[in-house]
Amino acid sequence: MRNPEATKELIILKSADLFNTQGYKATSLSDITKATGFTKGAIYRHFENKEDLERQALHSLSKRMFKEISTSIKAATNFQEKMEAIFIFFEGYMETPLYQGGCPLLNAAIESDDANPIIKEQALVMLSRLKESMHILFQNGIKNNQIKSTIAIDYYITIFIAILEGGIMMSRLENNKTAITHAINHLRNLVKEIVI
Amino acid sequence: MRNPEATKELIILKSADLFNTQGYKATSLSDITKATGFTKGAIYRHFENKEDLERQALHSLSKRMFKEISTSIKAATNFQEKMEAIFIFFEGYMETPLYQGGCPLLNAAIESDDANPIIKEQALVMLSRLKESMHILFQNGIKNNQIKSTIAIDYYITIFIAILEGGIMMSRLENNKTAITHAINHLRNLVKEIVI
DNA sequence: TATTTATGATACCAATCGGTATCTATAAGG
DNA sequence: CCTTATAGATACCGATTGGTATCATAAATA
Repeated sequence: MRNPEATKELIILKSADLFNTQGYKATSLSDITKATGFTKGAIYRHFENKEDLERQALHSLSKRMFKEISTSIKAATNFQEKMEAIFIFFEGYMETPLYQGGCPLLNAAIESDDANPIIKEQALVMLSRLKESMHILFQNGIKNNQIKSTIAIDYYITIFIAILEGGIMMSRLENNKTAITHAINHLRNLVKEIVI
Repeated sequence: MRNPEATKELIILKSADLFNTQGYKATSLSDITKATGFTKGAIYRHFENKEDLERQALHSLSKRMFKEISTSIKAATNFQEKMEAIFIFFEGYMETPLYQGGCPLLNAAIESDDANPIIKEQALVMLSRLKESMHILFQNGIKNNQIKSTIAIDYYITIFIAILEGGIMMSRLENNKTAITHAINHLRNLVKEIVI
C-alpha cells in the first residue's frame, strides 16, 4: 500500500494548511507528523529540511490559488466578468475548502522579514504574478474596447489588490463576510466607472 | 543605577519591536534577552510568562499607535484635514521610528488563529477602536456640514481601513512607498467625493 | 521465489524552548 | 551604618525543537 508520491503530496497539502493557518516558523515538525500521520523519517525522505518543506508548501498554495483564479477568469468572456471572477474568488476565502488559513500571499507577506528571505521572495513572486494577471486583464479590456483606454493601469491594480487583501484580513479577523463584501462592492463600483 | 520601571518599559519596547517584526510565537525569550541586555530573571520578575509579555507588548504598540493617530487628528480642524492626518500616519509606516515591523493591527490580525486567542482578542479590540475613531470623524463631519449626510458610514470605514492595511502590506513587501501612496491617493479621491 | 531497492518507522542527538529556584547585589528605610 | 526588601543574574529543569543514523518492511526486480 505504499505510494511515495501520494505521501509527499499529502505532507505538502497538510503542512501547507498548517503553515497558512499558524505561520511558517510557528508550525513545528511534530505538528506536521500529527496532521499527516507520517513520521519524521517519511518527511525527511521527501524534503531536505523544514525550510524546503515550507518552500514547497507555499509553492503548492500559490499554484492552487493561481490555478483557481486562472480557471475562473478564463471562463468569463469580458473584462467586467473576469474581474467579477476575481472578486468571487476572494469572497470565497471565508468558506473555500481550497486551503485553510486565508490568502497565502497575505499570510506570507506578513510573516516575511529579513530573517525569512525564502518566504519573502515567494510572497513577492506571488504579488508580481497577481499584478501581471490583472495587467493582462486591463490591457485586453482596453484592446477590446471594454474599458476606458485612459486609466492608469498600475494604479488601479494596486488599489484592487490592496482592498481585496485588506478586506480579507478584516473579514477573517471579525469572522464574518461584511468587510470583504463591502470591499468587493466598492471594487464593483470602480469597475463600473471604467467600463465603456 | 537600578530602575525597575525603566527596565520593564525597555523590555516591553524591545520585545514589542521583535513581536511586531518576527511574530509573537516566532520570537523567543532568548531573542528578547539579546535585544534588551537583561536576563530571564529580570523578565520573569516583571511578567508572569511569555504570554503576559506578548499581551503587554501588543498593548503598548496599540497605545502608541492610537496616541499618535489621536494627536494628529486633534491637531486638524475639519473632516478632510483629519482624514489627511490618518493618511499621513499610515504613509509613515514605511519610515516611522514609532515602532518597527509595520502596522500592529495587521500583524496581530494575521497571526491570529484559534490557537492564539489573546492576540486575536487584542487585534479585534484594535480594529474596533480604529473603526470607532473613524466613526466619530464621519459623524462630526456630518454634524458640521463638512461631508454629505447620506453616506453609509460603516461601508466607508471598512473601505478606508481595508485599503490602508492592504496598501501597507504591499508597500512593506515591495519595500517601497508606491502601493501605500496609490492607496492613499485613491482615498483622497473618495474623500473629495463626499466633502461638501 | 530470492534478492535488491527504496519507503517510512524508530531511536537517538545537541540545541533551544519556556519556566523556576536560588543567589548576589543594589538601593531604600530605619 | 546596618538591616531589609527587591531587582536582576545564574544555574538549572523537563519538554520540545530541527535533524540524523539506523532499521524494518514493503514493493519491485531478477
